[in-house]
Amino acid sequence: MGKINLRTLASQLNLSASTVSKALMDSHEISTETKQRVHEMATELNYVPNSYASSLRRKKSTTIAVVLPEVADSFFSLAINGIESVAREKGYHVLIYLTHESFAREQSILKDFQGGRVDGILMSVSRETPNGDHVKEIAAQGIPVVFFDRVCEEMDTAKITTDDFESSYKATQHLIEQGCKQIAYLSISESLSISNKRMMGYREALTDHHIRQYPSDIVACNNDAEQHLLAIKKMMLQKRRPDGIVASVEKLATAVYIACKQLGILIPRQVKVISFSNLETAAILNPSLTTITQPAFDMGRAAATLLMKALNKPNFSLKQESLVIPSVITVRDSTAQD
Amino acid sequence: MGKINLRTLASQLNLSASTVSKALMDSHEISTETKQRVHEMATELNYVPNSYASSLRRKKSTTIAVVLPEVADSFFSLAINGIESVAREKGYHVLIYLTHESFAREQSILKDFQGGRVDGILMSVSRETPNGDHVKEIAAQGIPVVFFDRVCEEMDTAKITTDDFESSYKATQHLIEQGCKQIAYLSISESLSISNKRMMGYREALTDHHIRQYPSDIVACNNDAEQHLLAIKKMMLQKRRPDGIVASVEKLATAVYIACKQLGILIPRQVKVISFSNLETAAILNPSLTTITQPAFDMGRAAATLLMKALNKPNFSLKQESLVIPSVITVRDSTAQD
DNA sequence: TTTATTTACGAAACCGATTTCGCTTATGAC
DNA sequence: GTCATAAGCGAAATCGGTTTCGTAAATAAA
Repeated sequence: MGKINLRTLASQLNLSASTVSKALMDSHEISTETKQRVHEMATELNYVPNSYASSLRRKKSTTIAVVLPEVADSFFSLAINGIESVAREKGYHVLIYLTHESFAREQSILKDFQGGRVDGILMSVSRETPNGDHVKEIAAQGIPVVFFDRVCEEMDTAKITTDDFESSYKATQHLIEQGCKQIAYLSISESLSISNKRMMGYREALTDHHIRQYPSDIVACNNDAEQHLLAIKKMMLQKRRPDGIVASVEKLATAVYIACKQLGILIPRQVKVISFSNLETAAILNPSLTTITQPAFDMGRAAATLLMKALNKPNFSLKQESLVIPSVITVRDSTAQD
Repeated sequence: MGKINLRTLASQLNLSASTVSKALMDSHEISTETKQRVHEMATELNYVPNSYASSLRRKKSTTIAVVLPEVADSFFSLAINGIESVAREKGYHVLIYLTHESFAREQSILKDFQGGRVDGILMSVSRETPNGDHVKEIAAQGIPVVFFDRVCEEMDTAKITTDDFESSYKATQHLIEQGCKQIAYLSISESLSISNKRMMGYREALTDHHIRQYPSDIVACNNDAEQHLLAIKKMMLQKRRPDGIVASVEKLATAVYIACKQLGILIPRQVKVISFSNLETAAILNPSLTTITQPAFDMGRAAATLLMKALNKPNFSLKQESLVIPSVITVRDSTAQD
C-alpha cells in the first residue's frame, strides 16, 4: 500500500509517468480532464511524492536550516516560533541544529550543508565563533544565509538584529537614573558582536554620565552555568560591590538572582538589576525583573521572510537587507528606588 | 568549485565512480592504497556527497522528525536538547515540526512523512488530537514512532512518559498535608492522556483523604493564554474559592501567579500552588514555586535512543519498550504553611 | 599445470520525480 | 487544400550516489 510511486500511479491511469508528473504540477501541457483524473487517483491511492527524488532532480529541497546555540532560552525558542510560522506558510521544512556554543560543531554542521541538504540557512553564531570563514564557504556555494541576533559582522548578507547598543545604553541610563553609582556589565563573550555592542552602549552611557569605569565591573561569563554563578558571586563579594547590574542575556539575570539569594543580598535595595530577557516569568519573579525585551518572534519572522525572498526571487540580493528591530524596556521592581 | 560530485572526483583519480563510492564507504572491496588516494583527493577537492542522491538510493535519510506542540516551553525545549544530543551522536539530522496544538496541522505534517522524508518520528501529540489514526497510517509504512510525554495510548509502540498519576497524587497529597481543604486542578485537555492521568492522580488523592470533590474544581484550560487567565480569574472569584491548586503544566502556573497578582490574592497564604514545571526560574519566583519537575532532558534522550535502536537494529521491536521516568517534587514557598 | 578462489576494480542498473524533446492529432490561417 | 501552429501526451535523459554483477589479474589449492 505505502509503496506506490509516480510510475505505479501512472500505470493505474494508463498514462506515462511524465504526464502524471506534469498533471500534478498543474502544467499547461495537460488537459483539464486528465488533471482531474490524475488527482482523483492520486488521492485514492494515497500517493505522496518522494521528497528526495524530487529534491535531487530539482536541486532544491524546500528545507531550511536553523543553526543556533541552544533552544532552552526564551529568545531562541520564540525566534524559532517566528521562523517556523513563516516556513510553514511557505511550505518549507525546518532543520534545527544546536551548536551548544561550540565553534567546532558549528563548523561541522555548516560543512554538511555543502551536500545540498538545505536551500538556505538562518543562523545565530556561537559564543566561540571567531570569524565567518566557515559561513562564507557555504555562502560561496550560492546558499543564502541570514543572520539573526548573533551576527557575523564581516559577512555581507542580511542581518536581523535588535538595537543592541541603544537599548543597552538606555538600560544603563535607567540604572543611573535610579541612583546607581557603580554598575557592572555581565558579558557572555569577547567575540560576539551583540555582547560587544551591548557593552559599548553600557560604556557610553557611563561616560556620558561621568561615571568612572573599572575593569572589574565587566565580568566575563563565557562558560557554563556553574561558572557564571561563581563569577557573579565573586563579583558580589568584592570590596567594590556593584549597586547596579546590566545582564547581557537572560540566563545571567537568573544567575544574579540566585547568587543574591544565596548571599542574602537584596534586589533592588542593595543592587538593581536589568537584563536582556524574554522570560515569560519576568513579571512574577521576586522581585519582578526589569527587562530589555527583544522582539524575538518578530526577529525570527523577519529573518525567515527575508530568506524566503532570497530563495524565491531569482535576483534578490540579501546584501542590503539588514534590519534592526528595536527592543522595549519594561521597568519593574528590580530597578526600583527605595 | 562547489560543484564537484562523485563522478568528477572519480575522473580526477582515473577511477570509476563506483570505486570511489566504495572507497569512501570503506568497502573491503577496495585496496588500502586506493582508499588513501580517494580520501586525500576528496578532502583536497572539498567533496561533500549529495545527501538527497544518497537518501534516494538507500531509502534512508539519517533524518528524524520531532513533532510537538510548541517549543517555547521549558519541558519541550529541554526534551529537544536531549533528543538532539543523541541524534548528533549517531549522525542523525533533526527536523522540527510544531503543531501549535492543532490536530489538522499534525495530520498534514504526518502525511508529508509518507514521502520518505524521515526515517523515524518522535512525537508528543497536540492537545486536540482525538485518536492515533494518522500516526498509525505512517507507522504502517514501516516508519518507527516513539512518543514522549503526550502519548497515544492506543498505539502499540514505545512511549516515554513520567509517572503522571503518581506524581500528581503526591502533589495533591502534599497540598492536603499543607492544610488545603479545597483543591482545584487545572487541566489542559480533555483528550490528552497526561492531562487525564494527572487528573486521576489528583482525584484519587482527594478520595483517599476523604475530601469532597466538586466539578467546578476542575478547570479546563484548553485555549490560548488569555482564555487561561480568564478561566483562572473566574475560578478565583467564585464563592467557593480553592485554597490549593494543582497546575498540570508550567504555563498554567505562571497564569495562576499573574491572576493572583492582579486579584491581590496571596500565595501561599490564601492559595497554595504546585505545578508540573521545568521552569528554571521556579526558585526565584515570588513566591518560589513548588514544582513537579519532569525529567525532560532524560525523556528526550530516552526517546531518541529507542528510536535509534529501532532504526539500526533490524529486528528490534518498539512494542515492549515503553519507559516511565519518575518526576521529582521540589517543595518551595508556594505551598508553605503559615 | 590446471582449477578454484580471492582481490580489485569498472560498467551499468537503480532509486523516483522532473524535464527536455519529439511526435501525433486537431485547429487555424491564407 | 496546403502549411503553420497549438494542444496533449510519451520516451528517454537526468539528478548523483549506491549496488549488483561481471571481469581481469593474482594467488591458492589440487
